[in-house]
Amino acid sequence: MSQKVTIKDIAKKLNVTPSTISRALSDHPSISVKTKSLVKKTALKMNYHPNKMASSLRKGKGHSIGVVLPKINSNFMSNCIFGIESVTYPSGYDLIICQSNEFYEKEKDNIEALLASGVSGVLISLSMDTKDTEHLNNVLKRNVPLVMFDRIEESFSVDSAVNDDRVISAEAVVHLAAQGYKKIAILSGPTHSYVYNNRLMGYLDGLRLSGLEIKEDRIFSNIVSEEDAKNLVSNVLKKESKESRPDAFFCTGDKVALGAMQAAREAGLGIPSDIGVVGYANDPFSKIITPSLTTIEQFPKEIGTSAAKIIIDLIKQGKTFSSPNKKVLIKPQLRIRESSSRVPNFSCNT
Amino acid sequence: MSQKVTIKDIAKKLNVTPSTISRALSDHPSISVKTKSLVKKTALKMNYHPNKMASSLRKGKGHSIGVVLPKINSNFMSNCIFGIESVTYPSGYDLIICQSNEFYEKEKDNIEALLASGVSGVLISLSMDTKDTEHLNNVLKRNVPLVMFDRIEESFSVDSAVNDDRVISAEAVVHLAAQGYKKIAILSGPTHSYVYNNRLMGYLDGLRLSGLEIKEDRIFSNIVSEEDAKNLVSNVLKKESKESRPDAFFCTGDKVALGAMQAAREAGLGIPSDIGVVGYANDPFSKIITPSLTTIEQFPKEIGTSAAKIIIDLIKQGKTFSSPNKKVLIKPQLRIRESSSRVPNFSCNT
DNA sequence: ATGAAAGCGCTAACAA
DNA sequence: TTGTTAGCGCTTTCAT
Repeated sequence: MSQKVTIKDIAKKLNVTPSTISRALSDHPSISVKTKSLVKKTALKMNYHPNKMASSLRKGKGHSIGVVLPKINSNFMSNCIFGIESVTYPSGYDLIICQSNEFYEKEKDNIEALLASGVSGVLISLSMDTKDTEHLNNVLKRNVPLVMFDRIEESFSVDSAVNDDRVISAEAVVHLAAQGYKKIAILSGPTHSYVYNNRLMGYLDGLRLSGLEIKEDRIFSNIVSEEDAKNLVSNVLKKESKESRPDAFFCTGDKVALGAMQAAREAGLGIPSDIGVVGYANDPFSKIITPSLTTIEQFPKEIGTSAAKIIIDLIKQGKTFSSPNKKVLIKPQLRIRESSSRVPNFSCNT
Repeated sequence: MSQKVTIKDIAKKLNVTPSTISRALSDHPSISVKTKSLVKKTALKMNYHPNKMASSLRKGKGHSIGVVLPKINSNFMSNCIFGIESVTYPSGYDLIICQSNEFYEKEKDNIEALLASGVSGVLISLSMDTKDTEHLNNVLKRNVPLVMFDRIEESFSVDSAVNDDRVISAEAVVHLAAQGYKKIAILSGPTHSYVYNNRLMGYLDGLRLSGLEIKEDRIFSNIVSEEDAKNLVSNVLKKESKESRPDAFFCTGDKVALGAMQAAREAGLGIPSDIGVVGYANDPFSKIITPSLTTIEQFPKEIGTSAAKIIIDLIKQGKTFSSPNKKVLIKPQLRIRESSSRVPNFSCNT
């Protein structure tokens, strides 16, 4: 019923041409200050609202940025989006959010849909089963900037923003070693994942740094849930002798750590006295449980803002990626709590 | 570099007019089956991708649905979006997400931006300081369907999807009463909020149903954080005599419940023996802590899907709201756990 | 069953 | 400093 007011209407009213109105509204330098203010005032009075569809079509590119991610409903991802929005909104971009649900095909569809909608840029965190990067190439081919965040593919050369998982994982392991744990095991996720791979590398770094032995049979992969962890740790503690079995578990997720703790307790072992446990993510519950869980706090908002800033820059510069590629590493922090602290006077920074 | 392929190019290649291509691609009835399949095949071969900006402009309306909400980074909200997406994606709509950050002004801006982008519909959960509904009216004026979810304004007549907070709150209070608690207090949020108001009403209902006395000084509002709760409960337990003080706290948030529990414990009182506690939200930690927390599980995904379904219907019908208004109530569930169970043989459904 | 032509609202060369 | 003009790619009435 409304939105009949176009640039033409204002032009008619002021006896000038539409071009003048268009220019005045977008602060074109060659329009007199007087005209500008008159036009703007009139536009306001007439309740004019620019039609973005028209300008998008004309300019060949919209005013929105697309985000493709596996699942929005996680603490980590929703905070990434929060960060992204805090940057894109002030820059005048709409955010179009798509979920791949961890499916390559949907991810591909999402990207096509975004391109068809004329997004000015694409932010992506890859699905678990993304095998190739052809769809990502399509983005670049259309001359649309692409930035990866969190779940990235290193072989694909674009800018990115990620956790510095490796360094902090090493730090966590070194911490465990400093507490006197000598047979530290890792409970990690899927081996082909960039994220979990890095955590594993950090684990190995940490062992080396601490002069501890690396043993294949202390590396457990594909442990994703509390259940997985509980079963596995339970078995490990049962099967192995007191001498050979792990005395600490570096877990790449807090839920996983929780499962490990339960298994240890059920095996009659004390935490942190007999078994040390470190988690990952600083889930709200980690601080609350007994014993409180040492864990790694990530900064998803910062990952989001970093990725968003990069893409806004790229859009401004009209480039699809930086050369050399930019890779922003956001360093997580170790939150030392009870589950790994058996040396008295440990520092407990929340 | 790509996306040069338009409807015109296909037309040229096949020696027909653009109109034919357009019609063929959109399955217009008056195009021969043969032509259709030929056109589609060619389009595919030429790697044609429709330009949504153009069709949006032409049709005066886009292919996206706008969502305005206070903050995306909560478990509740991100799951609402998850639900929304699961409905809008199959229907072919993009999702444009905006955060109001609890500011009325930003909410207003968000809506304007969405309308300018030509969204086909708007889903909104109101900000805390939304005072009037003029901006909502603008949506309807432009003939764009509007559906509210979770944080709604009852005086504004459009369709909505919300938690059935009142009924479940009553149920929770009745449960406490059944466990022998007689002086049940409520720790609620801002009084002017639709959501908290409903929980308060349910609380009163519950007391009435149980034949318990309603006492003003057992109703505490504006308790939002763990901190708030801890301080308040601590004071209450200190100040009042054993006879007059509350023996149970119905908390309208799990974090709040946590604070209450801590205060009780610090006052040397047992949970659930001396003090019963019920939370709200079924936060992951509620099941893990000791004693485990009785709480109310909400179904944000269902709220999202319900709201989305309504708006898709409205778009199809070309209406901005149903008359009479549709109001979908999603019933939460009481998760009875240790913090409120002092009668033996209580049922513990997770 | 297909073609011709106009136009959605805005922008941007090119002119003046 | 402002006007003229053309057109982004698609849809859709009206004609054939």
